[in-house]
Amino acid sequence: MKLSDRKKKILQIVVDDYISTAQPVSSKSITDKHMKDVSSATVRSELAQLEELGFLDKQHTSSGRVPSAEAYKLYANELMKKSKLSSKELAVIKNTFLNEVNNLEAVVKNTVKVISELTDYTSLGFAKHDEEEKVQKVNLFRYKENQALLLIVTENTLIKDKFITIPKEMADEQLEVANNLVNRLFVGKDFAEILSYADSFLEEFNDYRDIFTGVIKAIESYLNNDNAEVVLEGEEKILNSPEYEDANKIKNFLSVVNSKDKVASLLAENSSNIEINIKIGGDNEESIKECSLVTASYKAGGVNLGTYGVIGPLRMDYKKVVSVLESVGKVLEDMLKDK
Amino acid sequence: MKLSDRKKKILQIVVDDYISTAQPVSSKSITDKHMKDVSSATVRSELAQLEELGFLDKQHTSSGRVPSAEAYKLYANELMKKSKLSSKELAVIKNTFLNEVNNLEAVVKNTVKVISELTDYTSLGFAKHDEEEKVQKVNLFRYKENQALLLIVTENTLIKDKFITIPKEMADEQLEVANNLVNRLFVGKDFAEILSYADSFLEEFNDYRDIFTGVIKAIESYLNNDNAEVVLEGEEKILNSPEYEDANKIKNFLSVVNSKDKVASLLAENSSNIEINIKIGGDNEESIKECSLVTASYKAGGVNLGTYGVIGPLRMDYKKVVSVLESVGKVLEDMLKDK
DNA sequence: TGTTAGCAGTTAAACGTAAAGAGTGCTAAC
DNA sequence: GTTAGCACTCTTTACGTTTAACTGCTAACA
Repeated sequence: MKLSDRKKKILQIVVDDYISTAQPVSSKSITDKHMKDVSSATVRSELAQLEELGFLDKQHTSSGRVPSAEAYKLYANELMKKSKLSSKELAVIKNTFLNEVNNLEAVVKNTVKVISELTDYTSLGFAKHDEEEKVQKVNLFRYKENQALLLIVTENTLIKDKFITIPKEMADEQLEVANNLVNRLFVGKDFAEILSYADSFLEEFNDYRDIFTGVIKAIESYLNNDNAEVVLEGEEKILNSPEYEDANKIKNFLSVVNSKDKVASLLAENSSNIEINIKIGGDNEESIKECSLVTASYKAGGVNLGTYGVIGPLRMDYKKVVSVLESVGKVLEDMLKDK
Repeated sequence: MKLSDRKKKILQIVVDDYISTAQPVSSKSITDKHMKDVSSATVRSELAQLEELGFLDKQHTSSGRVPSAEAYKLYANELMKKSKLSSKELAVIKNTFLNEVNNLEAVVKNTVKVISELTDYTSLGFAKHDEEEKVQKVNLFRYKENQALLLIVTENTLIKDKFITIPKEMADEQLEVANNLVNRLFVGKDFAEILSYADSFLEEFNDYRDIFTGVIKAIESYLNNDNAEVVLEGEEKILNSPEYEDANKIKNFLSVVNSKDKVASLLAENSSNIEINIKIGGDNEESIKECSLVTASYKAGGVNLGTYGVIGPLRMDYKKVVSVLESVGKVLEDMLKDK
């Protein structure tokens, strides 16, 4: 069933009002503040129908209305009017990225920070590792008797956290030979290609089996986001929402948000080409069924800058959050274009 | 004034009881459960004196007694009877360190994790960077046109997160010459020595000024713990304490605990040779005046393994926490002795 | 002199009741 | 289709009462 314009307007008013006050919205407050042309009785009957349709709930027979998850969805997709950020807020974003746009880790951290600052919600971010990066250089560097540090340089990334196990008896010269071999084979290929050839490398260069296995495992673990830099900011801000007064709810929220794996999978799941991704309540997986998650994936100059999001109560200020995420994306793009 | 044995016993009972129940302790419950030989009236007069002495408080005229910060201090230093961990708990600790005792980062993470698991409090840890480590190898590795990745190997650590800026026009060969020079000068010296010679290096090898400056800055920043791995586990566990029901208190706690700098300074401040360090309430700095912090610094085989701690309410189970911290220290020491 | 029984006094917590206030839904009239 | 008006529901607040858990004090006792 299609909603009449008036129903849409009323629904929008209810959601807006509830988002800003956290109080059930009454028919009288609607007519007083936003619809002086009709009486509260009229609005009342509209509200009853909207409730019938599943967009509104009541807490008890004589209470005002509260939006349902469905209402938030409609609101976020259709009803809300995006607001523009103030020039002050835009300046905050720009200042955030004045330095260090070359360092992806720093970009992730700063992005998450500024999003949390401007929205006043808990924010998350991580840079998903991309299998299309072409290898520019590989360096194996003896660290301990039977351990080497592996460095892989691509255009946008430096993998520098992987250790691989090598045979004790392998001489430094041999390691260098292996290193040269790996370079000869890997440089110019992207990670996906390398993995697809993995088996044939292992077969052909059986002498350096340990090395190849090590490097390939390292790439796999990298692509698997095993040590992906997951960044979190303002987890305590969930306490600004009156709906989070229950210790168990807070604990659950903090547990989820502090689990690196969980956050990484939440963000990875929502990293798409669609600009802004809004998941409300039950759209999310079990552990954050009572939350909304708004995410955006940023790219600039072909470089994947990562996926970022805001997590908070259903009663989230979607307008604000979407505006902030959009603006941050634009600023980032502009910054990196100039480079 | 010295406390009589009976006063000490009563104080100990009050603290023990309050720690386990979070309820004010009455004279009757003391005689019923722990002192059947005297009447509640007797205990009552003792309690009144302990209150007079500043060890106990009342919430209102007719309420039971609650320990003051002073009482906790006396309790932790003198009165409490340390408990032994169960063999199950010891096994948990041992299992934690079965693998990866070679990797300091992993040790820090696992240590913090097991402490939080066994105590059920929020736990913190970090490995303070030590200026007495002798350099074994330095590697400069060209990363970008004007950037090199610096690797410094010492016996116990690998510094691998420092980038230094180099002149664009510097050829790879020159970088290698510089690298060899740095090795010749630095290998075998510890960080403190290197820093003390810094000025003379800069003067003598003016051609490689950029490189020397970069390396020295990197060492300074390393010793300064700029990027020290601060690890946190179970921040949500503070919510298990009924005294943390107020949203503002929780927010404040989370803000402190999630600030890397703050945690690092708290732990650095408490890293001493004393085995276990207990700071209660007002002993701590302003922002955690309402918390207690119990820390321990671990060493094994001459290697500094870092400082670890538990942060929680004044009404903390000091017995348990101290036992866990001690046991973890012992297990770590044993593990690393065998290596 | 230390200990104790007993009792008066205090307070929080629990309970019931009443009244006020904010809503809704329904109906009859426009 | 809209509205005024009213009955009804439910929450919130307030208030008085009771109960139970304590303490502090006092007078008697060993």
